[in-house]
Amino acid sequence: MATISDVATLAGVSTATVSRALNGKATVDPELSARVVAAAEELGYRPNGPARNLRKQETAVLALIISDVENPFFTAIARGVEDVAHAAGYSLVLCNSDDEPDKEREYVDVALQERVAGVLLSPTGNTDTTELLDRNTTPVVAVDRPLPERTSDTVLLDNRLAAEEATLHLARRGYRRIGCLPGPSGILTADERLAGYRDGLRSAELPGSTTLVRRSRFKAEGARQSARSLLDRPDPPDALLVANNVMAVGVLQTLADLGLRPGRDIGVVAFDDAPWTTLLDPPLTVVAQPAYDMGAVAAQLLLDRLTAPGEPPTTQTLSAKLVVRGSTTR
Amino acid sequence: MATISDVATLAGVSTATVSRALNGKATVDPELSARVVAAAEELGYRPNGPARNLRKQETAVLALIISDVENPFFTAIARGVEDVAHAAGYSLVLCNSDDEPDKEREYVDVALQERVAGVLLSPTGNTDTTELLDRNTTPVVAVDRPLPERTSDTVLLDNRLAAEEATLHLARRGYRRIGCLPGPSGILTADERLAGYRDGLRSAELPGSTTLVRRSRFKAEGARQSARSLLDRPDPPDALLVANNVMAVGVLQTLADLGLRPGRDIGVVAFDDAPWTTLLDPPLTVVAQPAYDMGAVAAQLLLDRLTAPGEPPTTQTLSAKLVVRGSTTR
DNA sequence: TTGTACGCGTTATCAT
DNA sequence: ATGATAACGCGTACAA
Repeated sequence: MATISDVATLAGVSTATVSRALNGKATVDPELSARVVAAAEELGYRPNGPARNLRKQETAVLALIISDVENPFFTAIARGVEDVAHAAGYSLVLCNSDDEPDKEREYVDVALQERVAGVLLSPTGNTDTTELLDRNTTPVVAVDRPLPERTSDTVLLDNRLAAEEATLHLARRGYRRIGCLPGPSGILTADERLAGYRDGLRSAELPGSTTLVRRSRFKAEGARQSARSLLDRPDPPDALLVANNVMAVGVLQTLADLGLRPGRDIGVVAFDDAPWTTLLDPPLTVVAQPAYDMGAVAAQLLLDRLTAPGEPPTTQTLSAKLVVRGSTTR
Repeated sequence: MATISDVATLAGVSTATVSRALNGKATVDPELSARVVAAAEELGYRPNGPARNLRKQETAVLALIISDVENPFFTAIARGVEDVAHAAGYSLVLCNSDDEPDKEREYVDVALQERVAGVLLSPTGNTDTTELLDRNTTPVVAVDRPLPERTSDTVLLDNRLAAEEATLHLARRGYRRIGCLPGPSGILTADERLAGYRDGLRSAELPGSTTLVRRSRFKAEGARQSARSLLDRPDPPDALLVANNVMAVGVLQTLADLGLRPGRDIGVVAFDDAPWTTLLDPPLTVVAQPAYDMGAVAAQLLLDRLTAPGEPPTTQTLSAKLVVRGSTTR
């Protein structure tokens, strides 16, 4: 592949002039500049990124490490991040940690080694990752969940309040035995949603009971098992609060298998307003998270940090919106 | 951030020894090696990627440029690619071209500049991209669609056959006026699906008619408009073949708006077996693409190319599977 | 086995 | 305005 000195030779100038011409630096003689551009074009010259990054000690690349590329919530975040990053001249690379602490650590490691300008992360809770980040000065923004044992710029959702609202909504609709599938313990969004669920039960003066809670991974399969185990009880729940849209798929499949119709037979609220939720009969009541905005805000926070490294970290908490549909109407 | 010479100084050895010890090269005195490792750990040393890549003239990073991160089909491809890449010691970075030729070109440019080991791409059809790739030796694998005007390793699906089968299925189920929403013209998958649809009509001895075809982007909104425009006709179709799952959402919403029940009132087949398609009532008949496998095969093709650069490019064509469900049962 | 020294391709500094 | 050259951090050929 052609290098800068190939271009220089062809254009009959020095490498310094090529660099200046191609980067629009200083004042370069228009004629020379034209020669350089022509030569670069002819050779298909493309600056060597590693060399440039090495020399400049910086890159225009941001890394976003999300826990599930197949979850529309996270891909919507990615869109938000990308739009903002792109507008500011940064490229975004996406990595999928699959909610596995090891993979997360690995990708953070790669990002750090490649000296990306900044990292956006929806942490699994791996303290190794935190430690890794602590030892470096690369700016980090946590999205959706905070970093464990570390302050950083953070974009969160008020999960607790959202879960409480959803639970209260179910109670107001007359459901009395409300179950909850909050997701895995140890992940803050899951724990918060569980706490909010309990708040809601308390406010509604409904009896809380751990027998109505089943924890699992944020996957369809886990949710299927949890739902099945709840509904097979002698005293099954008459409503379910489900922690995300991937789990919702599992739950709804289980309900269908059991011949239970959402709304009439069992109230259902799930987090995330996926496009398909309106297609169901009845359509699904959801807690809509402003995923795109969360991504956009996170990216902006990171960009701000890059230009003003001194400032103290901030946490922005966005609000969800309950979208009431048929699955909570008897 | 600590450099290799910082480590060398702390361990009381030369940088060469540090390099050798950390990379497990040659034979290094165990005691020295231990000192090096300890020093590296103490300093939180992390090799400088750009410097290493510059020196080695290679990276262990693959780039996957897909046209829609919010489409489960492409994210499933990404999973397939990632699993294979990861197992071979490569990291994967994901870029979202949003089916915009300019963005695609830009990301290819970035990937080339960063000297990634290889590129996987679901091309928009941008010939600028092809030209860019042609001028470089970086291995490329096209996924889902071929590169325009260029041979390369390619992983395709037999879209034409799949569309024909789907159309024939509709015909056998008694639908007579079958419409088609194949996606944008100029994108091969769309054109092939349209061709297969016409094949199917011919085989079934049904009259083909361009008035039953509406082209749009691979988006829900485009599909909504297309569906509406078809169904508002005095002689509307009694069945629809829809080119992907994102468009299917738009179509199904439109049917619901019009009070049309899939299966009974109008047959519906869509490409892509998204998780939610079984939740509908009636569940959706789909053309299931082996997306994960397509990604895995593509990654393997790329890895093979990296180890054996000389070989002629190959094209692998996988087959789709028609999954019959209620939306094609009257 | 270990250390010295060079070069990867680029940008920035310093003369000219 | 332009050119020569040093330096970024690393790996490796060569010398010891």
